[in-house]
This record gives sequence, structure tokens and C-alpha cells, in this order.
Amino acid sequence: MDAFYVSVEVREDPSLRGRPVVVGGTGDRGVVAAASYEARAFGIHSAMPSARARRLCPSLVFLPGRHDTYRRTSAEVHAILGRVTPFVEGIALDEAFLDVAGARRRLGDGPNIATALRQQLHQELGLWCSVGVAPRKLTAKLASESAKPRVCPDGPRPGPGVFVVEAADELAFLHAHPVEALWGVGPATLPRLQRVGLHTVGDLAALPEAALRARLGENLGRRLHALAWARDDSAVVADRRPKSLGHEETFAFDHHSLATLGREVVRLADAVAAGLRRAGLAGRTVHLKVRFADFRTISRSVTVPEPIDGGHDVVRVARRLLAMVDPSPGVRLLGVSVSQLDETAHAQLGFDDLGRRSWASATGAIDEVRRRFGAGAIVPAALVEPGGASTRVKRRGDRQWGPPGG
DNA sequence: TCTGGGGTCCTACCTCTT
DNA sequence: TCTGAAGAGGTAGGACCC
Repeated sequence: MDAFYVSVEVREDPSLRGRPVVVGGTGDRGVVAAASYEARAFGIHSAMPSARARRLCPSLVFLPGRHDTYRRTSAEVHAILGRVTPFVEGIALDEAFLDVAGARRRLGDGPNIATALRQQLHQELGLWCSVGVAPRKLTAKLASESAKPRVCPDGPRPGPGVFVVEAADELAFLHAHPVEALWGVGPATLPRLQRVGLHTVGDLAALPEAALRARLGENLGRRLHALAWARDDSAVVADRRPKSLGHEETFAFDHHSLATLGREVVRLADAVAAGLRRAGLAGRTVHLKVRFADFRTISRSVTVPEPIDGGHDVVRVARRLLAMVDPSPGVRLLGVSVSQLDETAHAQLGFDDLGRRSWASATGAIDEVRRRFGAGAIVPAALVEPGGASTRVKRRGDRQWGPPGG
């Protein structure tokens, strides 16, 4: 989808059309999550610190974002994609691979399907997308970039919308791209390649695989060499199962006390546990991530014998991990996640352990209250601050791209 | 400039078991 | 019984993607 979050906002408020708009964290520590093409003309891009984006474009319209709306819209998009083929692999809320090999007899060739799909998405949802058509995922992804609108100093120019790479042209198309276009070349690997004069995928392809392996390590060297020669036979995988689930949050101010961080851990762990139960999952390994004021990041994890999905259990393990951390340098971010997931959610119901059984039934009741009255209707006692009717409980979800502005 | 949040995958190292 | 090798699993950190 083109500038997905921003496009959803513009659809709801047409007065934003044609203006430099970004969705992202509004506070000093926030970043840009999505920028309209008008904003990109100012040099603004996603992951840029919000403060810098404001400096680049004082007339910028800054929206805090509504993740639930984007998630709902993404589901609508996927429903339309699912009419074309059941083989839809979601990459992010705004991106997916489709294997249309089996749909060609019914709907025409790849470019025809792509053109029809763009029109359908626009007619039904009021959103535009760009489609790359190619023999494999890597080149389809790059082709979709070529299909997108272009940013010029005098404003955005529409792209072709659909960009087709035929099998015969695939290598020439691929080799003309910069090395960072390849999956696996990021901010750490790019300088290592550039230092030895490898700037394009073609440069990389011309190097013997052994030389690349020696430079980048066996695995990465082999993988990048294969990708540079368009050897990527990874299939489109529909219905991917998540391997971990977590929440993390950057604070508006650094925390130095274990007591304050303890409350944050309870909130995050409780939200993660609720997410696990919603997804019908339970996990065995709990991870705690801590980023200090100087951006040094550590993680601590522990594996428990049985899968857990109850707030009480995840909180207990996460608190144990927090006790290993010295918060005195100042903590700017805390994260809790759970991995080693399986679908035996509520496994503890089967335990011959009265304590666990009563927690499990309490958890079921908590989920039901939250379903009927909202996520804030019932919270862990550790999060309730004194204040009677004015008691306010901070919940996850209102600060998706960094702490809010003050 | 001053760095989010949701993830996946890989590597290195350690411990335990066979 | 002791020892070393190999494999599995756990833990920590980092790179990468959208």
C-alpha cells in the first residue's frame, strides 16, 4: 500500500490531501512511522526522529496514529487479496506477497491481475497500492518499489502503479539496484560492502561466492550471493504462525528506580499475556529487554517448564528478570516478550494444581470483563494509583511510535 | 541528528547429557 | 571410572525488516 497509515488518515479527512502529513510519535523521543509523498519531498522518511521531521518542514501535519484503524483496514485489504488467491503471505500491515500461479486461468496473467486488484482496492477502500509482478519474491518486492509514486523536489509524481519484470529481464533488473536493495544488507553490512567497492547488486554478483563468504561469513555470504543471482525459491507462505509476541515502550523520561520499573513491567507483561490469550497461544520463554539512557541495550530471558499465558505467570517471571537489572544509569525503554509459542493455550487448566486452576479461571473472568467493558475495565492491582474516582491507569496502545508529547 | 515498536533470524557461548 | 566429542537446549546480543 502507498504511504499506508497516512493514506488511511487522508481518506478519513480529505482536507489533508496534498499536504505534508506524517503519522508517528509526537513527543521528543518519537519517530516518523509513515510520511505522505508531499512530506517526503522535504527529506522526511519513516524512522526519522519526529523532532528532526518538524525542523525540516515547519508546516508538517503531525498525527499520532490509530493503530486499531490501520489494523482493521489491513484486514479489509487482505480480504480483497484473498479473493484472488488463497496464497497470500502478509509481510506487514501494508504489504503482502501473492502467488497467483493458480489464478491465471480464471483471472488472466500477472499484470492483468495486478491492474484489476489496484482498481478494486481503490474502489472499495479508497486506497492505492503499487504492485510488482515478477517470477519470485525478491524481484517482485523490488518491482513494487519501482511501481510506487516518485518524490521530486517540486512534489510527488505518480508512479506506474504496476511494474512487471519478465523472467528474461530479471538479472539485468536486479543487478542495476544498489546492494542495500538485497534482503540482509542493512546499516551494518552496507559499509562493509562499500569499503571494498561493492555498490550494486551487479558488483556483488561478479564476486566469487567464496570471496563473499570469507568477507561476510558463511551464511550471509552464501545467501547474498544467491540473491544477487536471483536464486530465491522461497515460497509464498499463507497463515504464518507467530514465533514470539511482545510489547515494548520508550518512556518520556528515564526511570532510575526498580519500584517504578516494576509497575511498568506489570503493565507490559499483563498486556503480553492478554495478547497471548487472544491469539490462543502460550509460551515458555519470557524475555525482558532494557535500554539504558546511553542506548546500551541488554536482554534477560528465562525458560519455564510449562507454557504460560496468564497475566499472573508472565508478570511473575518478568519481575524475576527485572530483579537482575541495575536501573541506576537510567532506563529509557522496557520490553517484555514471550517466545517458544504453541497453541496449547490455557494448558495450565489441566494441571492438578489448585492455585494455578484458580488463577486460570480468574484470568478467564478478567478477559470476559475486558471484552465487555474495555481493556481498562480491570487491571493488575499494582497499576492502580491512589486517587479514588480519579484513579488513572496507563495502558498500552496509546504510544505506538514513542512517548507522547507533553 | 539522536535514534519507535512489532517482529524474525543468526551467531556465539555456555551447560548439560549422551 | 574417567575423559573428550558432539549435539541439544538455554541465554545474550546483534542485524535486519516493515
